[in-house]
Amino acid sequence: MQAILGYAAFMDDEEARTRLLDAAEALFYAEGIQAVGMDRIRTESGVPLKRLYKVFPAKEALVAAYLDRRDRRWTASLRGAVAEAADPVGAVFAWLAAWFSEPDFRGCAFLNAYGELGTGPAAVLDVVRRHKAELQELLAEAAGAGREDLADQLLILVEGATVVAALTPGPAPAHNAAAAAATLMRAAGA
Amino acid sequence: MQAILGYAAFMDDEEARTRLLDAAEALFYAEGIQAVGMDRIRTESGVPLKRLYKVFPAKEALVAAYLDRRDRRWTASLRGAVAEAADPVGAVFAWLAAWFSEPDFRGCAFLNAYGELGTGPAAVLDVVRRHKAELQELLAEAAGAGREDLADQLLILVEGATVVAALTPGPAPAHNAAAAAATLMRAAGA
DNA sequence: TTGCATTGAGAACGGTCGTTCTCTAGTGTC
DNA sequence: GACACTAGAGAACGACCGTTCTCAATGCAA
Repeated sequence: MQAILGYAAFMDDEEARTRLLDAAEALFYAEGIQAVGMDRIRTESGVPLKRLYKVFPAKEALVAAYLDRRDRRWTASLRGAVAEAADPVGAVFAWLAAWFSEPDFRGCAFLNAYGELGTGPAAVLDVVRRHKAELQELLAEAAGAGREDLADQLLILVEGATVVAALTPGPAPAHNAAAAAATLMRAAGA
Repeated sequence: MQAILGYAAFMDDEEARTRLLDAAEALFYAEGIQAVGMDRIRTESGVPLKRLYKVFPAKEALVAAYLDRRDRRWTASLRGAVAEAADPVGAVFAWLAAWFSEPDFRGCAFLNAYGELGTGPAAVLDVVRRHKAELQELLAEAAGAGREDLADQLLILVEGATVVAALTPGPAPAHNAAAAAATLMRAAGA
């Protein structure tokens, strides 16, 4: 914040961007993208409409930025939890259990966006695909080299647990998936 | 069709209902619920707007009826495939592989609806929960009595395979999930 | 034939949403 | 101090959507 710039001292474009993404993420994730209008985001963020459209020229850009930022944070958090673990695969499901237990958990934001905007803007679908590709790569590393089939199965377990948890909140699906993953790894000789 | 009733000879309420549900299912599943307006359904079905609102008093009723009919058909088809199989669990994933290979496959209609309308009309959420409960019950029967944990894991595999297939079409996720299921069943002593 | 109810076709209404415009007020520069 | 510039606040616009209404045409009953 550069106090010399007058108005911008109270809120420059960078802070406006952060506030807008914070509001967008909270509202879009909780209520869906189409259900939240730009006025809601304006009210919730405190950013004037004019600046909103200066930072994000259209709603589609805001949606793409929301998914992009969430993807980076989500993946970095999971990757951090896995990196420092002795049992990487177990760490994935422990991380999932904690995620599913968050009070405002509402499933995978990217799958929700896909279900809502599947045939819509290509930029959104791109972020969804990228998110899943990153998850797949992370699981391939956790499974160990030369275990592509196991990694594919782990991906199915992670996605399945997330979907089940979305409808029946709580960590139980993560625990069930963790047990399944342990069995599969044992069978794979890992 | 009772030809005596004049106009109704060409299309009575029952036929209108069928046509509307056919159009609604094709459009809602392919493009999303909010993305399809009532005028599209009117055009695609050939049912006049007045009769549309006579049969379904509001869009919400049409959406609920669409999900309800799809649930009945989907569950009956899967149940039929499982009932006549020597290996019920294997039959589930074989059925999934065929489903994933359909050219217009776009993931689970109920999860898509949930992601889109999660906080919306309660009637929709009810159908989604009912659909998943039926699937859970079917898998519990396939897993065999006294294997609740295995059934929970199978549910995760089915949901996970469906989600992965939605983003990367083709039967591969079903085959991967089938292999995982076989491993889990072997480990469970089934 | 003469009303009467019902239908189809589509215009119209009220509301919402994404986006732009207007107007006012404050800021920096000469 | 005059002036170009920018920002904020919110009204306004145009499009769309779910729903209702109008009106002429039709079938049926007496």
